[in-house]
Amino acid sequence: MLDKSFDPAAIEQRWYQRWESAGHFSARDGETPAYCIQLPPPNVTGTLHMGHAFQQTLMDALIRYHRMRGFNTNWVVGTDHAGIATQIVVERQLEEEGKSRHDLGREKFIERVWQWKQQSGATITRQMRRLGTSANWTYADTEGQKAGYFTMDAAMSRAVVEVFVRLYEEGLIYRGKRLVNWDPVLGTAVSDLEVDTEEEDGRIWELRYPGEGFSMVVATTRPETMLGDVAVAVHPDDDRYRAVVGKRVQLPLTGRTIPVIADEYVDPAFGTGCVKITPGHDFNDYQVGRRHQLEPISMLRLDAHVNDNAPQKYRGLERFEARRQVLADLTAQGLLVSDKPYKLRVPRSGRTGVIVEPMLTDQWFVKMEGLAKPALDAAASGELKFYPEHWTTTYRQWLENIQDWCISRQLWWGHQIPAWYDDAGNVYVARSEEELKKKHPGKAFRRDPDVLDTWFSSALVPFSSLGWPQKTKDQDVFLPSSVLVTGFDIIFFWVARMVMMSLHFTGKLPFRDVYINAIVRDAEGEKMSKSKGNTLDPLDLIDGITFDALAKKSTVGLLKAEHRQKVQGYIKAHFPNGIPAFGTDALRFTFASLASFSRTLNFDLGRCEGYRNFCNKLWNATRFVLMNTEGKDCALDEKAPVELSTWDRWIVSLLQRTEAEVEQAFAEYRFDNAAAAIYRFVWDEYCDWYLEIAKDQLAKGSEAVQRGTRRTLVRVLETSLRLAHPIIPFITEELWQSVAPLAGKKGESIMLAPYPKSQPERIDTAAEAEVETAKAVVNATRNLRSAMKIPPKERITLFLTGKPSATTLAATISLARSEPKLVDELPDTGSPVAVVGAHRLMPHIEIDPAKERERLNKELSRLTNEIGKAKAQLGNASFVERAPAAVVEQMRERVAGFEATLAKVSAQLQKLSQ
RNA sequence: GGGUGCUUAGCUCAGCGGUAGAGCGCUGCCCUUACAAGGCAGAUGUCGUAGGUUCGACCCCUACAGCACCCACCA
Repeated sequence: MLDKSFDPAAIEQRWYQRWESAGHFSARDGETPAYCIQLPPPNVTGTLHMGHAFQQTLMDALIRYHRMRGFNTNWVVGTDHAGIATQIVVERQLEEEGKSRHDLGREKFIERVWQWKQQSGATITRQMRRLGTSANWTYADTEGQKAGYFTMDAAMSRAVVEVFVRLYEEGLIYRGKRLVNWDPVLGTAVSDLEVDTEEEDGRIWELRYPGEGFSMVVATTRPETMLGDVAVAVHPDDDRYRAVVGKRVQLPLTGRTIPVIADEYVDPAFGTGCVKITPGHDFNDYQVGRRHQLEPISMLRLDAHVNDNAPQKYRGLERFEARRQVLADLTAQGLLVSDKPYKLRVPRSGRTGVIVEPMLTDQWFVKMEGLAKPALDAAASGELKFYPEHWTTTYRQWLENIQDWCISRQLWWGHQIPAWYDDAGNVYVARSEEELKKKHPGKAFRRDPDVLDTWFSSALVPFSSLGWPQKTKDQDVFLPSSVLVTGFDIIFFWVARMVMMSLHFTGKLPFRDVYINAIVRDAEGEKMSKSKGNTLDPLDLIDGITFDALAKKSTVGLLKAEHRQKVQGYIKAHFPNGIPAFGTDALRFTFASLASFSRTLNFDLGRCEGYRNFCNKLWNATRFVLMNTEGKDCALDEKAPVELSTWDRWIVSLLQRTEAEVEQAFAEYRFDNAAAAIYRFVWDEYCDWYLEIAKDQLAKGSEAVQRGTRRTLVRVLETSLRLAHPIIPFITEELWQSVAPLAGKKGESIMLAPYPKSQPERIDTAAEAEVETAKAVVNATRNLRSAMKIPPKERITLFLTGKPSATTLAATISLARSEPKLVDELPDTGSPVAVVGAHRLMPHIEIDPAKERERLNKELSRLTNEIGKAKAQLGNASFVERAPAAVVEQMRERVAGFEATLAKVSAQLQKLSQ
């Protein structure tokens, strides 16, 4: 006997362990078609947030769905070493001990990071298991931790080196001194994508550079960089400055003179039309400098302090300190023309938030243009498909304007670049130092200290996880994978680069479909952020959390008192009683229900509660079915006589329709539609109607009818459980274990049972129509009862015209608590009347004629209104002429139906008035 | 500057060239042995604005407004 209400905590852990230890998550060799998903590998240092939970719910639903449909499913998972992010975490730990990574040295530091990785890496995979993810944990699991691959393990690293070497040999990787975005705090280059430019309030200054008999006024938001100026530029067509182009001006504070040059880049309408040119610290100026063969001057050290290229006075000053000094000195010399507030775009490092400095440094780059072309073609030809489709535009536009990718990072944690230098500074790229020494015996080499951008190894995951560069059978079977489920924020970082790398090295796409999932926001549509306190931990939704614990947890690590206060306020307002335990299934169903093609997903606790209730409904429906079928004859013996009522055939018919809806929804990645179809079928039809009528059939039916009812009860329920399993795996498994045997199904686990397939031949339109009428009569009766304030328990006599079917009668008796009396004409009393198709019904009850007239008049005016609208359309000659015949016919039937009802209603009204 | 998405019930969102929908919330009545995490009944909308196409527009087209996001080198 099941408990009265379902308790997720009691079942979830148990089932997950059984599934995993039984090996149900592994791929199955065989003839079946393959279905493969590559998990976006989470960072080792991270914890599961709502975005992960959402994504993984969708992936797991897809995997379970296809596994049940007989596909050879392989959900390849792993974790990412997340270079910068992880290094920062460990550096912060050291900081607390009063140390820096330099105190440890590179080797010891990396050891320390590995230690940290071992202990924290398991966190996210443990959380994933709580979500029920049926991932192939032991696949590509070189470390034996049942956590899939790790992007820095030996197998994955081999692929990274191989790709680097091959790209180098093909001339697609080069090293060079370029202006790159530099994070002065981390002391590393970062890629364009890792820089966020935000509009901020700043100032703009105008500086005067004196020349012989003239002077130039330039505008700048970064006056300190004037120490690195190499020219002043004007537009070639600007008449104001035509005469001075080619002359030189004094660069204040430096004792240098710089030329006035003409370049199209300058907008003569902006400011004075003169631009200072600082090729060492500005990307535009860098281009201008190249065009005019002007040598860039770096005036900052890598830590963003002024270097020795500047006058003595400024050396060693931090960049903003230098700014103040420069401005003060210019003011003193009368060369500061103006100083105004100004909105400017400030480039900040995505990791540290510090202002990024364009810095001239030696870096490694990948030439992207040639790689991008095939990636563009794949999307254009439709071989690679985005869902929702509009993301193709984003993908395409980025690839069309792609820049070379700076892949070197001046960090310690990551794949060290497989490049060496000899004493003369020549570069050698090789698979290993041994290989290099064999080729060049006796030579001494020094390895390049830089590591690769994390995304370099991520880009290879679709094939490196399958064993590349070795030839493996899995690459034939699982590449391309079926679908990538990921967020739009990494279309450039990851999706596009995987496509390019896969096509280049394997000739295959990494995946056929890309499903871009919505971004999870809070219920009001606000971005989730720690400082607002509106983040949710998926595990808190699953296990529940008290107000106190939540408040404490949300403020830990918040340094500012104002933030703490804000967070406390938010939690008090939104979670005054903490969060109840909804369980994994409810959370998953919520995610699925909210997964439409919209760009954001506003996570609403109310919805989650509603779907928890749905789980409870399913639980209790099963409880009811078991109570009525266990130990009883459910017609497992096919020879026993079985009689199926219209209601029985109807629910089976609807089940076929639901199965078809769900199949289509999965095919279109419309998880919301799949969830809604299941919800409606289980709750609105099976529970609200079929179970209720089944009670009647079990109480009053013949032996054959009872047997048919029990058979229908268990079979439809058993099928519904399988239908819902991909979304709510735990509760369906738990219930299925009891229900399946009654339905004659055997199997170790529901997750291995076949997925329900719609059988169109079992759609019974006649039964559906008959039940529609029965429902309408019941609804109308209930409506009258309620309007007339008849106590719910009171049985009433109900006069019915139009020879109702047995289906209708049974429903009226049991679901509307009525004793139908079949008549040709309703008796001549003042009782209220409702009209349903061919039937008129009238509860036998004394009423207030005035109130009843009011009710009938309301109905009359509604009908008149509808008839008016419909007739107006039919009166339109061009409608009748040009609209499809079926539509016109439908409209005529509509009018006829309304008019018949109207006639009956007004007759009744007339009677009342006598 | 270029691009994308959104605007439908109090809230969060589906939707479709032919009768405006769901969940939550709200109102009323019910603890009826599957389920009060429930049952039954009910109220609520100039479908952002203005044009156009069409027999017919919430839906298609154009413009505009508001909101959100992405990309981009204006000092």
